[in-house]
Amino acid sequence: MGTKIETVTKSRTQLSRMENGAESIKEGNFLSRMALNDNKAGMEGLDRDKINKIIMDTSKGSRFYESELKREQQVNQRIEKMMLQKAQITEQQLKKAQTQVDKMVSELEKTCDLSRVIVHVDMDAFYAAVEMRDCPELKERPMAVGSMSMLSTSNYHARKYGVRAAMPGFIAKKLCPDLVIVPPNFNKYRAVSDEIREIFSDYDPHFQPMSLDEAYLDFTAHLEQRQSWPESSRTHRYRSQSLATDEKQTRLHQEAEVTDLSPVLFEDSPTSSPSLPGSGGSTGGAFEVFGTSVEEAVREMRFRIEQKTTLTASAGIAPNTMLAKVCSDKNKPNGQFRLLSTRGAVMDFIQDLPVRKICGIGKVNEKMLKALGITTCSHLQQQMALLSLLFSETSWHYFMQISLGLGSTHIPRHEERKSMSTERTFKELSKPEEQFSLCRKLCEDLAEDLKKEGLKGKTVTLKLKNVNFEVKTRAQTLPYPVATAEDVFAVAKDLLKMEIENESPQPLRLRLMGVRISAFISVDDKTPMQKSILGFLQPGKVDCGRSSQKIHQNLQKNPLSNPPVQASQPLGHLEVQNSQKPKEISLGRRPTEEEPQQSFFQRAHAKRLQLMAANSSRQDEGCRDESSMVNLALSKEDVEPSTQPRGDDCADLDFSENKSASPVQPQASTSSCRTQTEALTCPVCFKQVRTADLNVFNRHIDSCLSEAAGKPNRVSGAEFDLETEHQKSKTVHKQSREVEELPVNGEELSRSVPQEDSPKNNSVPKVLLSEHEQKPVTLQGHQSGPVLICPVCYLTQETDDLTIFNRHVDLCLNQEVLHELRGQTTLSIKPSVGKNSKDSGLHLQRHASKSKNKRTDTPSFPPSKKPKSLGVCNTIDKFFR
DNA sequence: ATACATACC
DNA sequence: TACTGGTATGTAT
Repeated sequence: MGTKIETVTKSRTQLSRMENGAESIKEGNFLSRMALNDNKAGMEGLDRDKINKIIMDTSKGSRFYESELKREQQVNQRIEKMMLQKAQITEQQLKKAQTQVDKMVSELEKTCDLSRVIVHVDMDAFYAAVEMRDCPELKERPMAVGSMSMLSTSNYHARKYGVRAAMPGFIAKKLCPDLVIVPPNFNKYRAVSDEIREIFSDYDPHFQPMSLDEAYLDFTAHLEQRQSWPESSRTHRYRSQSLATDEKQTRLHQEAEVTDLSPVLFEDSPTSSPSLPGSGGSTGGAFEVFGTSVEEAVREMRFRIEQKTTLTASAGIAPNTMLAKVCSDKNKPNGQFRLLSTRGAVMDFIQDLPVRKICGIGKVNEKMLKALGITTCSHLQQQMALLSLLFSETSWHYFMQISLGLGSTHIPRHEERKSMSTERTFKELSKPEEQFSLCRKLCEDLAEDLKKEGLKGKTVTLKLKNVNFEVKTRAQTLPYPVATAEDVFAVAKDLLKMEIENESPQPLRLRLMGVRISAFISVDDKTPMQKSILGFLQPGKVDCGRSSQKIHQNLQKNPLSNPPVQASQPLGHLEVQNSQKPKEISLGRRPTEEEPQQSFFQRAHAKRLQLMAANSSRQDEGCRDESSMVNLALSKEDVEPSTQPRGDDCADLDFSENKSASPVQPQASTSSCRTQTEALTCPVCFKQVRTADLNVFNRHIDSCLSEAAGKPNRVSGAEFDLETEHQKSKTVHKQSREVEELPVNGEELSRSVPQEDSPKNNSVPKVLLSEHEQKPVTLQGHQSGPVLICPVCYLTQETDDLTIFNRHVDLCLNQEVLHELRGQTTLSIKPSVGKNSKDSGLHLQRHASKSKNKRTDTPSFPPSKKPKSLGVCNTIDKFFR
């Protein structure tokens, strides 16, 4: 193990030299990411090398393998950097660090609390055990729960072959051809989980579940009470054997009742020592009396779990969570381990404990530490000074706590969730329409989940993984929280669109997509929310609502693990952010007094352009010309904040996209293309503005927008005439079609020019988006009949009647336009595409509750009134960030 | 605030 | 054929 560094360095060199470096690197250490993770229970004494060879042989050459190779390199580089840093550390520095560390150690030691009894319970091979219980034939066989693609758990028999959780099934099959793979049944696991949690709560009503099969409990209070409990309260009977395998529900029900009664029933039982099964014989089941000690209490709990579920659990008992967790693994399966609550016992226990066993130290940290010669906790302790110089503050503080055997001594009450997401892996998805459609689906799923918990979040994050397993996330934070599929999708699709457009070479080939929402507002934040808006309106002030609150919470939460760092840093961070804000704003258009603030849409687009501009300047080959709308439309100066002194704007950036769909030659250089356009189509009134000057054009749009915003029913909460709106949008739509010289593009508007209607477009070099957005796509698959994806809403439409489909698209389009004009309001589409759809085809619906919410929960958006107090009216960003 | 990486189950 | 999905948090910019 001492030659690790050398090996690491060598591997990297070899890698950079050869494409398929796999063969040349022989064994073990290389690709530690992929190698068998044998530090879990049931994996001792395996033929590691043989198993790893099979794993490697099976994976070699796959995209996944290549991707892992790459990541491995990155880690190796990180390690190299670290080693370089280490080499530059002087004795002096080290000494100084050591005194710092010593000081801190003695302070930390003072905080050590050994008075609590923390228990970590963990079901043994949970999913697999449930399946085995319910299908006894599986008991004698190696089996795993999951699929050919991925396993969640394996039973102990399978583990002997190296088959374990997080291993793909097809590799597991190579390791163990007889392996039985059972698809997961989460509802069942959840039901069992409920059962065990019921038991947990008897010992600690505030227990913290970590997953379906795992929890931390604070036994301290229970043990105090337990000392005075009569034996009857510590007596539990065995489940009757005959009911072991069938009629679970009935049995469980009965069991629960009997268990509850048992203390009374057996109060007078003459059992001082645990009775064996059968000793209670005649009354129909044995029982067992448990003592008052910790061990007995935990054993009792495990016993009850087993009786109730026919599944076994393991447990760890220790003075804090960190240790309890390690302990629960010690005698797995079906065992428990108690670490005595004395300083000596803890330190002894810690000494030779591999760092990898500690929750929070994973593959990467293990490897980095190993590079420093640190594999056990005692090494950690010895090297603290060095670690304090090489790792971030949070990291080395954490290391230090570990090295002292410290951890949480209380079970934190379950915190509110911070994010919610949904993601999906699929074959390969390369068609933009399908990608958008999927994106919408994900947003719908997410919205459904959000609804269940009544949450609204401000940050939407799109996650993409391409077929090479490269992961990307793109996020956008809104000034107001959203929860509906429409609102989330409005953001996500923009983020997605951006990635689709920017991909080179085309197309974007996805294997996974996910949507996440975060930055929730919570019930108790609603009032602060109001305040924070006021806070925004006072320049120079930090968001007074949430952030400071959070920081405060953090401070109180764990004074041990995150001392001043958390307190000072985020605050400073916020201030900096705040003061930097104007920089971003320079991109945005300065609204005039009367005009409405920019829609999110506009801002998002401006941002996108900014990013694109940054992008194109990076890849100066201009290689994206054929695919990028931006390059066709804009010179870099148009979006570069530094070269754009005036309050120039979003709107023109936004709509400059129009030109991308216009007959611009693909070879056009970024600067030349601009002159080719002499007229621009206003996205509001849809008239052409004969100018190449974006400022002039912008002024025009400004006035249009103010006019649109001036319409009384746009601002008031009053019901408006749907029919009128509908008609109007129809008209608008029609107009947009008539103006053919310059197909409207600005975002959704681009879709207002279906291909059939604009023959010119056919001669235009296809820009990806205009292409796919104008053409309905036929999906084969699940449906029997043809399915079309609406290029506007991305909902699949089960029809092959193009007339009907077109009507849907038209109506969608109208909705989009309206939506945009009124600033993300309240209309939702109810697409009706079936044969029975009326002429109207679609009904614009006003969601009363939703619109109410919009106005009350998010008073700011759409802004009912503008903050007049601010002399300089910048973009909306300024107010809300 | 955003992107990416690490970690855990 | 085939290498997850959900959440939190750390690190870096």
